Amino acid sequence: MTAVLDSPFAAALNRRDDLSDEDRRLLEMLTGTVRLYGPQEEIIAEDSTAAESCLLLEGFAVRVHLLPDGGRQITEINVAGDFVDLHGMLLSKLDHSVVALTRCRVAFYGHADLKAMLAVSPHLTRLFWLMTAIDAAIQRAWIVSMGRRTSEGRLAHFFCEVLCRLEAVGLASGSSFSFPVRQADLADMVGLSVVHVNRTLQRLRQMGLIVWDGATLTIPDPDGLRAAADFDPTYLDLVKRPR
Amino acid sequence: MTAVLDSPFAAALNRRDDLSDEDRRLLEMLTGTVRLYGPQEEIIAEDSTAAESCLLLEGFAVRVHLLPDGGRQITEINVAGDFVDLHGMLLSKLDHSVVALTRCRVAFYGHADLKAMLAVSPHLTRLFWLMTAIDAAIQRAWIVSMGRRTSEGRLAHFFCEVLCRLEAVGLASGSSFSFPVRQADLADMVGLSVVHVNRTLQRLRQMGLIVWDGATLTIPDPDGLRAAADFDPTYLDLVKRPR
DNA sequence: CGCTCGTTTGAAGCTTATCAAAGTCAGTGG
DNA sequence: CCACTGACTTTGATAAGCTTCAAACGAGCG
Repeated sequence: MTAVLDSPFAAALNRRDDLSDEDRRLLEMLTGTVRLYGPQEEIIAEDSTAAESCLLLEGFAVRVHLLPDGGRQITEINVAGDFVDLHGMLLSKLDHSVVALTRCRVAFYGHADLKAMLAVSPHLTRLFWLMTAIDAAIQRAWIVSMGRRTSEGRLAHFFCEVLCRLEAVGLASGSSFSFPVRQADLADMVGLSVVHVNRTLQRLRQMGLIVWDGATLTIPDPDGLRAAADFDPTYLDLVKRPR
Repeated sequence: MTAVLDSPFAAALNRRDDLSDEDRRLLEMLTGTVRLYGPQEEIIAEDSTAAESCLLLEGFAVRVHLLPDGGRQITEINVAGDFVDLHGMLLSKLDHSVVALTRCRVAFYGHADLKAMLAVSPHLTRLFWLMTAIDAAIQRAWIVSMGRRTSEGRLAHFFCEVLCRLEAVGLASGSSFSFPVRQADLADMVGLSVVHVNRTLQRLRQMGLIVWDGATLTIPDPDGLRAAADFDPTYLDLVKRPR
């Protein structure tokens, strides 16, 4: 009923390595609970020590860090197929909250169940670990963007990343995908003010690099955008090989 | 001879969870090679697909990302006890290089050996995985700094982080530690220009928050610096408990 | 001593933030 | 059908923060 194997997460794993019959059997036995969330709804509270981790089945969610002055920084965006807080199984306490950016469908799995499953499968363990390592690589790419890229570069790189991650789980149609997100949220992802994001988006539109009405994002010329963004998808490790 | 068990890495593990006799036995059997590096020397090349991962025994090293315009962004600093590129065991290709910031002593371990060791110990696996999860948490903290903190805040937070990480492996004497690093390197870590870092450092000195001659960094008033930095060490997960 | 590397200082200019207001659009109720 | 509302985008003006270029300064070294 919760069907990890049918989820885009299984697609993400399978994109990087073949799953053995034993792997599939173990994943099939894992059962969880599905919940729904609306935009801006909190999925996981900061400082939580929950006994379960959640897998995003549909929608976009973000990791949010609040600052004392009321500021907000988003440290990662999660797309369908992301095991959002898998690291919550290892860490004592989460240093951030997770918030739904759009309507989200989310499956929860108990840490005890996950640990039991992984304890008998070094291979699945490496694959799950790999997914958290890719998350870290994504975060490094964000650091590079925030530290050394122009506002255009940051947004362009971000859009390339999202497109690429959606393609990896088969959720982009052509170079276009559903992206019903506020500019204020974008601003908190790239570390700029809303006003500046607005102006930068206008420039990207003018250059013909993106088409976005606030609901669907289309990238007319992916190569052009990649060039403008200095985007190299290597860090997403989209290579199928034994691990 | 390479003695993982005597390294600050073992201290880092032990800081988070007790090591069983079996854990210790396994770690003891792991053998590697030690190499030395001077400042600015490359420890791991970008795009490398090395068959070994390295553990920093002494010194500071950084992950570096080069940009087409000649820019440079550092995405993480490693202190003694960090298993610098443990994630290299999982990823196909590293998206960054690792460079010695100071004189460094480094131990290398084969991926095959590491995998073999971890395959028989779910507990050690979780601990190694945990260390990469903490790395990711550190990166998130950097994203927050770069996105939403002032130049003072960024540097102050950075110094708090380094102090805290060194304390965690018992390498800070009081609130002071050896830190022979160039301002240009600092600039590439916090995403500012050298000139601006210079002026910001002067302000931090003026405020009595740091004392730094380029070789040894002293923090006269750790609480004051933490307050200025909005620093909360929770993300470093310095809690000892069964994992 | 002269050279190199790194820090410090100065000035000009660009990028980005902030504050404030106007414009757009979907939904709601009269 | 039209005013009204609330959420979001767009525009404008101004100020602050940061970068860049250029030069001076200081310490370590052959």
